[in-house]
Amino acid sequence: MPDREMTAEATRDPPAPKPLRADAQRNRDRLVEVAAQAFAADGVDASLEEIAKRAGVGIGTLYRHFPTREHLVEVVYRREVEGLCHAADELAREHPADVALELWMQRFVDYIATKRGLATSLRLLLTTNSTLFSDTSGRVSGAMRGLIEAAAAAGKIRADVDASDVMHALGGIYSAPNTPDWRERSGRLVKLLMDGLRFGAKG
Amino acid sequence: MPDREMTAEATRDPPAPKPLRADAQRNRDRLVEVAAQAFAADGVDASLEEIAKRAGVGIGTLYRHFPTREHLVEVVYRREVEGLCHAADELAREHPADVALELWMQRFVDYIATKRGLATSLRLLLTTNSTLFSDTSGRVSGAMRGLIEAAAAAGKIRADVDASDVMHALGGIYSAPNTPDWRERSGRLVKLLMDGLRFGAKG
DNA sequence: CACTAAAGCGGAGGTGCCTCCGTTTATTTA
DNA sequence: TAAATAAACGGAGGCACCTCCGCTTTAGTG
Repeated sequence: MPDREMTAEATRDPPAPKPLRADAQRNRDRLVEVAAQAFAADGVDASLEEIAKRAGVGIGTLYRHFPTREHLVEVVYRREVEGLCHAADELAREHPADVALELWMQRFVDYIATKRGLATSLRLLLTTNSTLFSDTSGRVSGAMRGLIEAAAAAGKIRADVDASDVMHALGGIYSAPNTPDWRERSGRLVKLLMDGLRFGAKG
Repeated sequence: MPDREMTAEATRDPPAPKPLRADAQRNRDRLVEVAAQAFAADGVDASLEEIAKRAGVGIGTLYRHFPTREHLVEVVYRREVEGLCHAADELAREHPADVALELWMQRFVDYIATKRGLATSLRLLLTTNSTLFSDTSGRVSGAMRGLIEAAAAAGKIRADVDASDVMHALGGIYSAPNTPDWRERSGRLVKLLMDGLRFGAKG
């Protein structure tokens, strides 16, 4: 029994995610792009018709690609997590390890900032769809672990620290009350963390 | 400094829940009544306009009394919990203590049955509004504790059992997968529990 | 009672959701 | 390149949400 023949791209193996037609793919991408902006600006309740319009497609097209609002939110969310993780690699390439770590944590704060408004809806989504939760939180903590290990290996931060501890500390940011100065506080927390991490580097 | 004077009813002390006008109270009651049926029949997504219509009021009236769907759901939910607890007293008056306990547990199953469909929305509501959760779960377990203690005191069930253990056992019903035979299974579970409780009564 | 202020009523109307299906377009085949 | 066909498009239409405000009813007062 020969392997299923595959033309060029179809690399995934589950059933057969069959490639989209070119125009469909284009529209889908635009929709996700526009939706990301809209959700960031107006929250998860942003008007879907508005999103479709701004993406230059009919409402029907939006619904064909994303049968429910949750589907769309999920895809946007995954994309953003992906971006966050990608940034980790990029920063690691362009900066000294400790700086990369610090910059990434700052970016993490930005990311959380846009999510706080959506807290309730997102929480529902993340408890309902536990795969989504485990996928994304795994990706994020993996990215951070990479940065920390690199910084430790380069002697820029102390070596006796565990990534999950730092993750936990950042977790505090998410659950902090959203006072108007939340943003500054979080920035300071990151700096504080970095000081702690740098202290005693290389003995 | 004299106590705040209070006329007849105003027994609560927070601010001043000022009594509703007679017609308003009537409409409000009807709305809750009708909403309870509608939610039971069609789930929490039942049409509010339909509810208003069936209650014989305009949609504006519904929204004045319950500014969001959640408000209405919450009130209905509280009312049902209240009914469940009230039933405990009533059953205790009309039946031998062990029979009262069994009947009440059966009724509890009925109650859960109507809630299972709404699981996700209710879960959101109960996590968002934690007061609601603690209020109601306290009331329910209190009612059960009363029945159990009475039955134990009457020598109808063993005396060495803790109400919270039984509550916990019933909790299993809620989280059980909803197969088509869920209802029967739950009924059997209650019977089983009762057998266990009766065994060894009065030594 | 008659009168009045405050409380309450209700539904028209503007908006968003989502489905359905006739039309358009990309891709394949000849 | 042209025809055939499967895939995708898009927006009209029907329904529900929720707000707003002019009209009605109640509960006091003389």
